[in-house]
Amino acid sequence: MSKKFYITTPLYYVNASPHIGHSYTNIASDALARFWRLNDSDVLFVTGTDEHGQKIKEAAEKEGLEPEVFADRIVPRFIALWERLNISYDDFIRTTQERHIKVVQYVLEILYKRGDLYEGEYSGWYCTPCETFWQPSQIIEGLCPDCKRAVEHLSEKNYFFRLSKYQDWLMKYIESHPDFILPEFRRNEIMSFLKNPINDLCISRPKSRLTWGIPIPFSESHVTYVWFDALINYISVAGFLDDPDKFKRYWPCDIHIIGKDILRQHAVYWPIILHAIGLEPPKTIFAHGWWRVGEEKMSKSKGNIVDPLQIIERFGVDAYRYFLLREVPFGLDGTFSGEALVFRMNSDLANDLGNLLNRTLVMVEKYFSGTIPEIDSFENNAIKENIETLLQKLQDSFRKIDFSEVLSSIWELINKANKLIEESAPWKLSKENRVSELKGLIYSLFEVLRVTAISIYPFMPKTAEEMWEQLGLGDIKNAKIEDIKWGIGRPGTKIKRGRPLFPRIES
RNA sequence: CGCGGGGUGGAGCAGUCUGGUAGCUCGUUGGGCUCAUAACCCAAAGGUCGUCGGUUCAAAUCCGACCCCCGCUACCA
Repeated sequence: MSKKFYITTPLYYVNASPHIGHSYTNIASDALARFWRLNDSDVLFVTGTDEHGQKIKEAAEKEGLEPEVFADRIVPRFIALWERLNISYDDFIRTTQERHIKVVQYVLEILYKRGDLYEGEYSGWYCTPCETFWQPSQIIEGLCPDCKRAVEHLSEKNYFFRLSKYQDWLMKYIESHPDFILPEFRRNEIMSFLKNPINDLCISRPKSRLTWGIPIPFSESHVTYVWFDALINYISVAGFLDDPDKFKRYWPCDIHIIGKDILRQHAVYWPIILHAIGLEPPKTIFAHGWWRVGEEKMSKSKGNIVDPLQIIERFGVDAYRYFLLREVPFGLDGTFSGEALVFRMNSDLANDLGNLLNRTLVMVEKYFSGTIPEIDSFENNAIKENIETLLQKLQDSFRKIDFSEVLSSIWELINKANKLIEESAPWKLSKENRVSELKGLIYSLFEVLRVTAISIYPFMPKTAEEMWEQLGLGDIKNAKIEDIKWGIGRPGTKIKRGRPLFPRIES
């Protein structure tokens, strides 16, 4: 079989329902996964949930539930959203699954035996009611910044992972692997963080404070710190212990797609853990930006959380997927608003793309009774050239993980086609009975729409399918990336015009 | 305080490394067309490129100072 491509999303913490940010990460990952499948790669695309730790315990207690039961209630909401959004994941991992727990414990034992874990004292300012440690700088006059009660200086025995031992190795690794952390400015941030000595990572929590976690195999009285637990999912789901052949095939991971808020865990802790147990780091960690709502950061206290389900209900799945990946260069922050979405939907999807399909199919019916004509001369060379260079452009942009650039290239072609209709004036050609020119135009438009359907498939799978059907091409599953090329479309194809792809939304 | 990114027509951005007519998308205004989801196409108006100073025949682009915005700064997923 062909080349493999292993892609992951973060494991989402199940202390609350999914929001626009979660959906963004998974939609982006899905577009990449679909693109590489189209390229005939053997793709492993994984998402899942992170279910241990303090916050989950608290959230469960609020509802009067055991953490397990609480997680079992939240997880289906994530799964339902992924189904709704057409996220084509191959596996879904939960950190409470046996296949994961045993890997975490195995890794802990290796590190312990190697001497990379040691017992130490963790001390700091602790607020008992909030069950939280605070930094000295966060404390306001000896009071907890959260509940305003007195904090106490606490010292407890914990296990630490010798991060510091591997700091030099990591810096050299990052320096010699320019694509390891993307975008580049995030890489610089991590490098500047690493210029100072880093502390060892506390990877345990005493059971006296927290029992909802993976037990540490060599200590009766500790569970594993959630981040240490969660990161390891990326190898457990790839079969690290269960299926060595599978693991050998897919590791190292090709790309971890994450939000900028969890960059350090992925770009510092994770590669060091892997290196310490003798595994290669992932090839790329890509940290994307955040969506603001209006001028504000999305937050529960402001009550401006955007629920993806509501948006989809109103505008459709594909318009939502398109908007998120088109509106903002991947990596930067963006602003979400219903108005901006409607705007993009009307102009790009309804006016440019949907209308191009519709007007073309109407012409095929009107001038050639629904059958794509034979072409007898290649007069529309401009379009032909555009189609010939498209595939290369798409591949280059996808390799850079630049979704908005991919979409720009596709829309360049769509706009060219709309222009071509205007210049050729088919209504005139028809009246003057210039059949040869008319055939050339219609065939060219057919080719544009055919390659467009394949190209937008990673972003808008349902729309691509529907276009494909309306073009009379059957099942888009049979399409290949190499079909993004002039001349593959067969004259004689019977088109099946259907409803417009995207209705205009009038405000 | 430190390190990093940024301030370009109404909005959002490119251009700055490799000085030399300031470009793109949207919006606005005018026109064209009728195959189409009042969609599509063409044209025009609109910017002293954060401020001050310097280098140069020439600076958005190089140098210096300053103002403003944003990000990072360790056990919270």
